[in-house]
Amino acid sequence: MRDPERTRERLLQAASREIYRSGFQSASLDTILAAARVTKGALYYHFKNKEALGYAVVEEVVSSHVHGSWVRPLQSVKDPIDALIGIVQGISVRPEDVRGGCELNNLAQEMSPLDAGFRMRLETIFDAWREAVASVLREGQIHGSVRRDVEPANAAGLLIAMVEGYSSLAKNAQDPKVIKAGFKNIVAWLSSLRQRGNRKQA
Amino acid sequence: MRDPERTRERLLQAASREIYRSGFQSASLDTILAAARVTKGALYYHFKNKEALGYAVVEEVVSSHVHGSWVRPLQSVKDPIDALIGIVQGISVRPEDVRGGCELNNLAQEMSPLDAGFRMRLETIFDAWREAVASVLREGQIHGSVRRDVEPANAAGLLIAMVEGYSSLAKNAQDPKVIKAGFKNIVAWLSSLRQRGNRKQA
DNA sequence: GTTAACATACATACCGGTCTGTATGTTAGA
DNA sequence: TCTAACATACAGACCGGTATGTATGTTAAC
Repeated sequence: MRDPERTRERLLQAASREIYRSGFQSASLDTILAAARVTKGALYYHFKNKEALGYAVVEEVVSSHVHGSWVRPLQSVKDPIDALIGIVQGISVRPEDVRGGCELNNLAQEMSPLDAGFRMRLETIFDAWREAVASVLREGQIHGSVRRDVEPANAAGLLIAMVEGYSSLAKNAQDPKVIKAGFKNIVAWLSSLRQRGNRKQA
Repeated sequence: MRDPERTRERLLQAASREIYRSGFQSASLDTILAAARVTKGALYYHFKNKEALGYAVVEEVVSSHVHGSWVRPLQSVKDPIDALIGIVQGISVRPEDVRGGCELNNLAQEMSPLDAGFRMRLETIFDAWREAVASVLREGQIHGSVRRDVEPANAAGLLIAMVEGYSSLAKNAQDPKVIKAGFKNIVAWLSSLRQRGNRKQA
């Protein structure tokens, strides 16, 4: 019957979905409770308040998504450019995902100027993301598959900016075509980072 | 004493600021009224409801900002690349502006998935922005200052995605350094669009 | 039986929106 | 030209609904 860990996890997942849809400030606790099929008592037993629930969503749900789709796949890869292109092309272009945008960016845009607690937690995720990309580029330079004149941290920042930028445009357009065209440009740019003579050309 | 146009304009400006700070959904009408130093009666005389006020902010305030900083400066320029670089370098890097982000993108991220009325009005602005950039690139191709293999609409989209992407990252980092580094990359990319042999190199 | 893990009922504040009232123009007619 | 009649441009009180958060009651597990 009772399973406090499961209850907590269901609250986190329900909160994540509701925050994704409505933003943190407009996310209704009652909606979250209905989706998780628990009541206020359960919520305020596991979390001090709405803010703490939001922080937990960032630290546990959002963070694990970024790690799962970027950080982990970049650990111990043969060709960094191939790996990055693969990840970009693997990003969902399903209409419902495109329309919702990037949950990390959504929260950052809404909350970073308003709440330092959110901002720091989100920055940790962005840092991990950028560092994972930069790290794999650095390795690529050592192994000769990535151009030496590329600054890994800088290039990683540009990649993330392009991904977030196109996600934003596609979210506003509510149209997967926008992000598909964007990914083509990103892939072309990634290919341009390849060391000449190494492997295939775009 | 009475100056309905001025009252309306003050409501629009106050609403724009409050929406910029808190987002549309969390923007409080009472806060807007206090900033504009009018009361509910005035607000609901000039606007049907909060939604109509938001629409008017998009159509009149946000739109005019984008036109003033992108569309108009791109009309009848000598060198498109120089002009675009000038605009990018002219974007404010003041901490308070960086922390607040791009008002167009802020509203798009929050409201486009939730409200078609907002979405369409914002898309009109994005379209005008992209078309202004694409148009000047096309002219540059005719006059030989822009590479012929560049697809104007596609390049314009990439430019906007990069600008918005870096604005988002800088907004989350709450740090002008992020956007300064981003602008360097954007300027370098813009320079790469120049027709070889034409004018200066980056 | 004690406590952890909830459910339920309620307190309180704030929200957008409406209502009535009023002061200030504006205009038509004698 | 004076003024009655009306339209405009607000002011400010008020309302139902919803928000988060709390206080207390109840039940499952060891």
